[in-house]
Amino acid sequence: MDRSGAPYTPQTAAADVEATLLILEGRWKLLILFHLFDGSLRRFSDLERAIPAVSQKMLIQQLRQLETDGVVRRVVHHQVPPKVEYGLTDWGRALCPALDAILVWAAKREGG
Amino acid sequence: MDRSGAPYTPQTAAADVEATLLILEGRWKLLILFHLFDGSLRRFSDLERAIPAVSQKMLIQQLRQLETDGVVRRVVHHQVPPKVEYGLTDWGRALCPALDAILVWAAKREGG
DNA sequence: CAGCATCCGGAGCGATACTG
DNA sequence: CAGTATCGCTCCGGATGCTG
Repeated sequence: MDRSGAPYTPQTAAADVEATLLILEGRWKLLILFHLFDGSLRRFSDLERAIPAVSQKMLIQQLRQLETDGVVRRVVHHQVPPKVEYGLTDWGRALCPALDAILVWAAKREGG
Repeated sequence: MDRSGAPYTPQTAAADVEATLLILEGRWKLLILFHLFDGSLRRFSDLERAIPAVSQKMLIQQLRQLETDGVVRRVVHHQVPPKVEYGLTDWGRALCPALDAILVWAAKREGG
């Protein structure tokens, strides 16, 4: 996103937010991010088990998009059987406060 | 969500998060919430203009769902021509820290 | 102005089978 | 284990027109 020296207006701000939301958008992305929240590396099959409702196809698709968008990194261990782990990038880790805030909000549902 | 005295386990936590994310899920919901972020009341046509890419149908649908889920409140002014305003509920306002955190994150994209 | 009803094309997604 | 490929259907969501 080349904003080189352009003035910061509510319009550009809105466009940025919109672009950013596109990254988070997707039926499973936030859920996936919550499982990587603690900074740990998780295997593909781990995530599959952690989110039973997601299909293999969707899981890999959403992971790929998150990877392309620079939120998630993919660590391939060249061995048999194959082992691939997923974790947050530095920028992805910067999302933690936001995820945490959502967590706090979720907790307020029952508590009132 | 009836969690009356049930033990708080990672599983129930995950379920809660999942349920909460369902509320935020939807192509336009977060965007709508950002426009109500400052606590102001916005008319239907205001939101339409603020989010040009959303169709009338989608806008009303997402607003209804947010209303049903208790995040947004609908204020009807009985007059002609009709006037309906939308704003955050108390619980919706509790989302602000999370929205703010996302805003901060979005700002980090260009800054590096 | 605010919102509902209807039509309809295409994206999204699950299920299944197959590969390295 | 970690994917890819293909099929088939659901339903999302845009366009249009109508109502109070």
